[in-house]
Parts: sequence; C-alpha cells; structure tokens
Amino acid sequence: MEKTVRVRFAPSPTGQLHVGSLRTALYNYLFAKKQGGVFVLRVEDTDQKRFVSGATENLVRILTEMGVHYDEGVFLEDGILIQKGTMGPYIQSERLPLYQEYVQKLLDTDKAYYCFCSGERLETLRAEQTKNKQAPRYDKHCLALSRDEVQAELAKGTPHVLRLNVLPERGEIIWEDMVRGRISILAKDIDDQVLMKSDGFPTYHLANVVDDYLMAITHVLRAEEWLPSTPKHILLYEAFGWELPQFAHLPLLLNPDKSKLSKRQGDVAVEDYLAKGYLKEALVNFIALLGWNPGQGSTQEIFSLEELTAAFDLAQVHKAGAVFDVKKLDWMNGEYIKKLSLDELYARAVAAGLFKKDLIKNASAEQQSEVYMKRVLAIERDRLVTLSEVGDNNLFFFTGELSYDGTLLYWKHNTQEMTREALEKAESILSQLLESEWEKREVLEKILWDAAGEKRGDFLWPLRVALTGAERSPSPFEVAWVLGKTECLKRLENALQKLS
RNA sequence: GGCCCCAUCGUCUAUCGGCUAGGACAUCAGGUUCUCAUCCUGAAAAGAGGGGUCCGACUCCCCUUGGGGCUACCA
Repeated sequence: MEKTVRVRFAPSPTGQLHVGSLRTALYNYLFAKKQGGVFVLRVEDTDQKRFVSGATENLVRILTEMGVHYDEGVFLEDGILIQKGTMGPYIQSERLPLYQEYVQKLLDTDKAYYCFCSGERLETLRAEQTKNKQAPRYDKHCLALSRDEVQAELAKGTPHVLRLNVLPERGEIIWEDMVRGRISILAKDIDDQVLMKSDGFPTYHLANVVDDYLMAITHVLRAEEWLPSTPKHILLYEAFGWELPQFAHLPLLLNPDKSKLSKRQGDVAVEDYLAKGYLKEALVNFIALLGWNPGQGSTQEIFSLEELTAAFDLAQVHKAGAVFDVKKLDWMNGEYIKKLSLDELYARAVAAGLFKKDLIKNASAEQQSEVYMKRVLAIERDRLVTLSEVGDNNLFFFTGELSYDGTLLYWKHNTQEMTREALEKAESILSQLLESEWEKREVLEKILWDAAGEKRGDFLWPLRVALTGAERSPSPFEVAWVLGKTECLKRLENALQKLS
C-alpha cells in the first residue's frame, strides 16, 4: 500500500504574504494535486516577539484568493479563523503541551539537555570564536552539569533552554534531496540547536519536526534557505526514531542583484502586487515559471492553474535561484488583461478599487457610470499593463475641463486657418450624426475616416487633440465614441476658441 | 571566517553526449499608423575559465573563479 502523499505549507504569521512564500505554497499545492495527495496549512507562530495581530487571517485570505487551496489546517469562515482536519490543532501555539511531551523523551534519553547559560555568556563566547576565526558554536558547557546541579538550577528558577546534543561521532549526515540530489554535512559542523526556548515555546526546528511527524507529512517542499537546517531536523528524526520524510529544497526568488528577494529592493508582498493592479492569474503563472518549467522542449508561457497542475513535475524544478523580473510580469499581466471580457475587466477594476482613485474626482455622473467606464476599458484594454493604470494616461476621459496649449492643435507645420477648417469640418460632421450612430464604433470610425481623406493628419490630429488635449492618446474615433456626442461637440467648441 | 548550495543570451528558460545552442521578456530596427499603445516582421544577445572522460561535450567528473544561502532562545 502506497502511503498517502501529504505536504504542508507552514508560514509564520509575521505580516504580509511574501511572493516567495506564495511560490512555495503553490508548488506544494501543485505537487499535492498531481500526486492525489493532501495539502495542509499549518501556522508556525512560535515566536511571540514577532506576533502580528491579523497576520494569520491575512495569510489565509490571500492564499485562498490566489486559488492556492488546501485540504486541512487553518481556514477563514465569516472572517473567523477555524481549523479543519483530524491531525490538529494546526496552530503551533495551541500545541505547546505536545512539544513539551516530545522534548521530554529526548531529555529522558540524553538526546537533549538543559542549558542555563546566560545571553551574555553566549554572546562573549560567540564574539571570541568569531575573533579567532572559528565558527560560532555552543561549547556544550551545560552538558557537563550533573543531575543534581540541573535540579538545583531548576529549583532556583534559573531561566533555561533545552538543546539538542549533537554528537560529532555521528559523522556524515546525508540525504537525497528531490531537487538537489545527494547532500551531505558533517555532524561536527552542526551546533547544539536550541529546541525549547526559555519562554516555554519550541523553536522552529523542534516544532517543525514534531508536527511534520504527527501530521504524517511525507514530503517537505520548502525554500532553499532551509537547506542548512535540514541535517538538524534529520538528527531530530533520528533521536525520536522516526522515519524521514522526502525533502525538496526549492530555489530562491532573487532581487535583480541576485540576492534573496527582499523588501529593500522592491515589492515582495502578494498584497502589493494585487494592489498595483496585477491579476492573480498572472502572478501565479509568473511565479510558477520562476524555478520550474515543463521542459520537453515546451515553449508555452501562459498557464492556467489547471494547466500548471497537469504539467507540474518536481523533477523539472531548478536548482539555481531565479530573478523576479517585474518587466516580464508586466508583459504577462498585459496578456491576461487582454484576454479578459469587458464585464470581467470591469468587475476586476471595481474590485481593485479603481473608482476610488483621484482620477474620478472631477468626473461627471455619466463619466462615473458603468456604461461609460466599460467604454473606457474597451479602448484601454489592449494597452493596459496593470489594472491600476486605468485612466492614468487618459485623464481626459474623466474631466469636463481640458487644459492644454492651443498650439498643440496644429498638425506639423499647418497654419491656424487649416486647423480651424479641420475642426469646423469635424464639428459639422459630428453634429449631424444621430445619437444612435454614436453607439457603433465602426460607424463612427468609417465616417471620420472618410472625412479625413488623403491628408489624414490634417484632420485627425487636431480632432484628437481637441478631444483629449493630449499629445498621445487613443485614436479620435475611439475617444469620440467614449465621450459621446454632447461632450465631443463641447470640446470641439472649446478648441476653436483656443484658436482665436 | 566556517559550512552548504548553485552556474546557458541583461532576465526567465529549452537542451537530459551529436548544436547551424531554440523560445519568451527586455533592447534595437522596420512595417501598419494622425499621436501613443496594441499588432506584424527582423536584428543583436549565452554555454565563467582550466583540466580530464569520450569518436564526440553546454550536457559526465575534478579544480579554479564567480554568485548565493545559512551561521539567533527568527522562521
């Protein structure tokens, strides 16, 4: 009987969800889906100092919003955190007695020991080791304490931690990483890791191993930064006498300078990208391709979550880190926006809080209507990189007053007279059009195109500037269609006044 | 400093011993065009260096170099 594949994403709720974490969660999700396994979300809140209120809720919300669904663990229901699954609790701060119980087993078998060293002593030790160009490491000072001495300190209430007793004789710790292959580290290079902190909370190392075991995790997919602590975890599994899970260390997401993707060099939170108007599908697609690719000579770049699930294979995951190139994300986001229907695009724009932006503040009631906004979006769809750009370069859609220099109306070296003629011609043609004719973009375009004749620039440039007041904009046909007859004629009239 | 990991165009990547090294983003040039964008066409752009192994190495091994991660009572 094959064991059910069980994987987990175990973030620490310290604020926002990092795009790198999202990628780790995504790969876990894809792997579980592909293997017909179970995906667990466990919250690792063992650091009381870094507790951020609301962070867990935020984490769950974003993960769900991105479509990275899991089967067990912590969920949000009506804004309240709940837990589902038979191997809970899934929040580590609710599992304290468990860690206590398991670490006691280590104590009983001399795999772990009490350490009463003060922070100052540790610091001096480290400083000295560093000065002597030695690797900073705990010197096993408290391992020498007799049972009585330990009891005496305990009785006095001396603050203490529990450490793992790493025996150098253990030699080489070797494991076969699913991404990186064979990795080996010498036991003598491993520090006597703190397992229990003086506040009674476990460290990541202890909690992680105990929970992965109790939650029957079969595959540990996590970022490369965890590579150096894997041997410590293996030692813990050994100390408990537990079977090892499979490890897969995922390549890091990098800054343009190749260092680990960090806040200092740009946005790292999923929320930031969402707020900037990136579509969740684009973001998921983009990060999926950072460190993985379907191989087999495939040149496909656009993948839905379903397609990713079908194509994903851990064997194709890279070893080297990948630079998070926003330019490529921009392109991909544009691709996704172009594929959106007008209704969808509008819904997304509303959800993105578009209509709360400043650009709307001078708009008329009509210009704020759904019909009008959809017309704007129809014009802008092909040129949008992000949702939040809507209107950014086209403020003229949302204002009654255009302010621009009248000389902008002149096409190349045309005279004022020629410009006036062009505008009057446009005014005359447009004023004769029926409202119903405005409704059809093609009709409007054909009429104006015909009127433009041979020297199109003479006619179209002044018209476009009159309608937009801008040097660059969509074509006059499109702008006229969005603005409507009344507004167009008003703008033409204003333009003519600028000429006198 | 120590330990570990990594290495194909600027960036993301294909290639799993036969390569005239393919694709995408970005860049540049041209086309379409009233402007901008879209769109279309094209160009430039890579196997870090040195040793092996092999009939043959980008692909396998070793060394060097370079980059990165870790080195907490943070995860």
